[in-house]
Order: sequence, then C-alpha cells, then structure tokens
Amino acid sequence: MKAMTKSKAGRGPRRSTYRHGDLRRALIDAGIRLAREGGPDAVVLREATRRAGVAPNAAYRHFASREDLLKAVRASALSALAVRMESEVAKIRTGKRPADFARASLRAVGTGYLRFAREESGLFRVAFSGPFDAEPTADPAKAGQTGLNPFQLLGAALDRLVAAGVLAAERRAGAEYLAWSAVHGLALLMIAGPLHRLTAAQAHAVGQRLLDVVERGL
Amino acid sequence: MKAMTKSKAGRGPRRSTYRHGDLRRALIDAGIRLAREGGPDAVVLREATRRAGVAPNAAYRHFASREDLLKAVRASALSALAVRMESEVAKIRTGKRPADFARASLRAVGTGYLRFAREESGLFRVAFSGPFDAEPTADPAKAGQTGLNPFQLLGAALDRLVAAGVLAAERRAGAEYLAWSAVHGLALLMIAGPLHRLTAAQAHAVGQRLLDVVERGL
DNA sequence: TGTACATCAGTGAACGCGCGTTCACTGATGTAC
DNA sequence: TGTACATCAGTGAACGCGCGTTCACTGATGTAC
Repeated sequence: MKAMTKSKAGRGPRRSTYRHGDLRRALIDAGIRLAREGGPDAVVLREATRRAGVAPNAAYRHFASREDLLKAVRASALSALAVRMESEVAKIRTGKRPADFARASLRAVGTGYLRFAREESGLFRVAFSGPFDAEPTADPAKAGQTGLNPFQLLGAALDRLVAAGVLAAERRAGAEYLAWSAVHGLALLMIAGPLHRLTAAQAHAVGQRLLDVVERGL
Repeated sequence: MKAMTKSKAGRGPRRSTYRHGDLRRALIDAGIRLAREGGPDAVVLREATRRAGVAPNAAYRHFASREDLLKAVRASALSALAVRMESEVAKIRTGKRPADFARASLRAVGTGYLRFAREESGLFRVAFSGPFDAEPTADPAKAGQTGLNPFQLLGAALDRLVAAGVLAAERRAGAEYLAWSAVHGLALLMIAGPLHRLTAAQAHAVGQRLLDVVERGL
C-alpha cells in the first residue's frame, strides 16, 4: 500500500500514484524524525510535507493545523517514553522479595525516564513542550505495551512500594509529583543544563544517586 | 539624563533629544518586561526597540544581535532569582542552633527558587532557556546582593550543612545537582506541567514536602 | 461486465506575517585649536 | 570665546527568509446502477 518509487529529485521520495497511501502516518513519522533532530521547534509542517514528498497544503487533509500535527508527535513521544520505562522494568531480576522488587521497580521507572531523556532528548523535549498534563486516564496513543502511560507507570511502581510495605500508605498521595520532579529536573540538567557533558556512565551514576535520594526521601 | 517627554503617538515614548540617553539600559528593561510577559520567545528585538521608542536598527549600536540582548536579559533574570533566594534566607529566625540554621538555609534557598519560578515564571524560563551552566565563578551581572549567583547560594547552603555536621562530608560533592534537580523539576511541573493549577498555598505545601524529601534524602 | 458519477486526496499558486539584519544616511555632541 | 571637525548614536528604507494557511483546481478511486 505504500506505493512509492525510490525518488528522483525535487521534494523527497517520488510517488508513482497520485494518492499517497497513508499520508497521515507518513507526516507523523516525518514529524517524529524532525522532533528527534531538533525538538519542538523543528517540527515544521512544511518540512514534514517535504519529507513525505507532498505539497505543503496536503497536510491539511489530515491535520487541522501545525499544532495538531505536533500533538500527534507528542503522543508518539510519550508512548516511546513509556516503552523505554517498561523495558527497564522488564530487566529486573526475578526471584526478589516483594520489597526489593518494589524498590527495583521505582528505580527502573526512573532509570528508563532518564535514559530516554538523554538518548532521545529531542523527543523528550517534545513530550514535555507546551503545557503538559499528568493524564491519569488511558489514551493508548500515549501508552507503552502494558497500556500504561509514563505517569501511570510511575504510579504503579509507587503502589507496589505501598503494597510491599516499603512506603507508608499516608505518604502515597502526591508522591508521583515528588519523584517526577526529581527525575524530570535531572533530565533537564543533563539535556540542556550544566550536566550535558556527562558521559553515559557518569550520567548513570548521577541518576542512581538521585534515585537513592528519592527512595530514602519518600 | 533620561530626557524623554511623556509620549505622543507612534512608537512608544517620544524623546525630545536626538540621543536617547541610555538606550542600552532601556532595551534591557524592555527585554525584561517582554520576558516577564511571555518567556524567551517573547524577547523580540524589534518589540524592544518599539518600547524604547527607537528605530529597530538602533539596537545594533548596543547589541551585536538579538541573542546578545537575550543574554543580557538572562543575566538579569538570574540576578533577580538570586535576590529572591537571598531574601528568603534573610527571613530565617536568628538564635537557632547551627544545625537548624543550616537546614533552614537550604530550605530557604529552595523555597526562594520555587517562589521565583511561580511568581516570575517568564523570567525563570528565560534564565534557564537555551543551554545554561552552573557558573561557579562570580559574574556580578548574575548575582544577588551578596555577590553570589543562584548556584553559589545553593552551594553555600550545602557547605553550611557540612560545617554543622548535618551532611556527611563525603556526600557533599555533587550534592548541588541532586538538590537542584528536585527543585528545578518541581518548578517546571508547576509552571508548565500538571501542577500549574495549584494555589499559592498548595504550591507552598508541595514545595515544602519536596524539600523534606531532599533533606532526608541527601 | 461496463459506465456515470460522487467523493475526496493531493496540486499549484499565492497571501500576509513579523522577524532579524544590512545599507547609506543625518544630526547632535564634545574636543582641539 | 569662537569655530572646525571627528565621532558615533540614531534614522529610513529595504532585504530575504521561511513559515502557516487559504483558494480554486485536478485526478484517481470505489460504488450504484
């Protein structure tokens, strides 16, 4: 159904068909690539159409505005973040006692967040550009493979801490925002701040140290 | 030396003199107002000249580029942040034991940071827009009344904790980044994130809770 | 199986926008004699 | 004390830029008969 010939000249890949096939998808993909390369400001409607090999105004068949495209890219970024967090959770060795597993869960969620921020800083910045919300409801476009979005994954990890008796129930409420703050702040210091020169190993070390603080502090 | 008549029409205040008097200062002030109103993107060179009542290109006598003006506004924002932090430290009741005073210092520094972020969110965003650094050196343009910049104020508070025996010396190194991360992250959740609807009282409460976590966690 | 037609995805050309920045200039100032 | 002149802060006009978005259109598709 893709129906593209390899290219020729002019604007991006040349189609052999008049219809594109799945322009909406192609524009989102181009938007994601742009986001990767340069963050929110780089998600430019005209450039996305260029990369999809289509006239600029063709985008308006699929998106109401540039902002609407950006919103779709943002959802995608959140979903990718969720997947990264899930994959970190999946690495936890089995056979732990519940308390240790719960602690490892929270660390994994945080570690996934920090890794994603560093490795996909463009997407990360898009995910949290403009006013962003916690979204405790399930929008599959923003979720990972478990169906949970990043915020929900964090919440689940905290719930596990309570269930395992590591975190007192009366401290549970609002704990998301405390943990999120710490990790989000560090992510930004590593992306755009004084810690942007750190090697992967150093970044990991600081990250673990921060997660120690969070674990001890909560 | 200001030499402006009250205005008349056209572009901003009318001068009676051909020379402005202190256009550099006027452009920075206009830039600060713009930053307050709309953050980094709102600091637009042409608009600053309009507000100063001057032709757009006149700015080039005083700044090499728009970025150069933004840099001056950024320094100003950092200085204002430092002043806010200092004023919070100054509120600490005297007559405390050193350990309590040191703890109160760190809280004050954090509280000032969070207050500034909420009350002057435009300036705050400018201060940390673009790549920002820790700047352990003293640039008076970025400092408060004590001559210390925000990063140095945080460092001083941590030093006091060590001196008072509250913080183990071997935990001191890099502690700035841990504390800063937590507070910076919360600031952003409150400015542009899920906590942006909080009342001042709620914001204060969450802030203090976060500072508990930091204090306990460090 | 063949044809008419509604649908609508994509085209081509153009718009206005405000921006940062450059050019050659003009007018006021302070200083040297 | 008076005048010539260098200095340089500010002017006026214009530039090119790429953007988002709108308009009237054209061409391929699938469906009803």
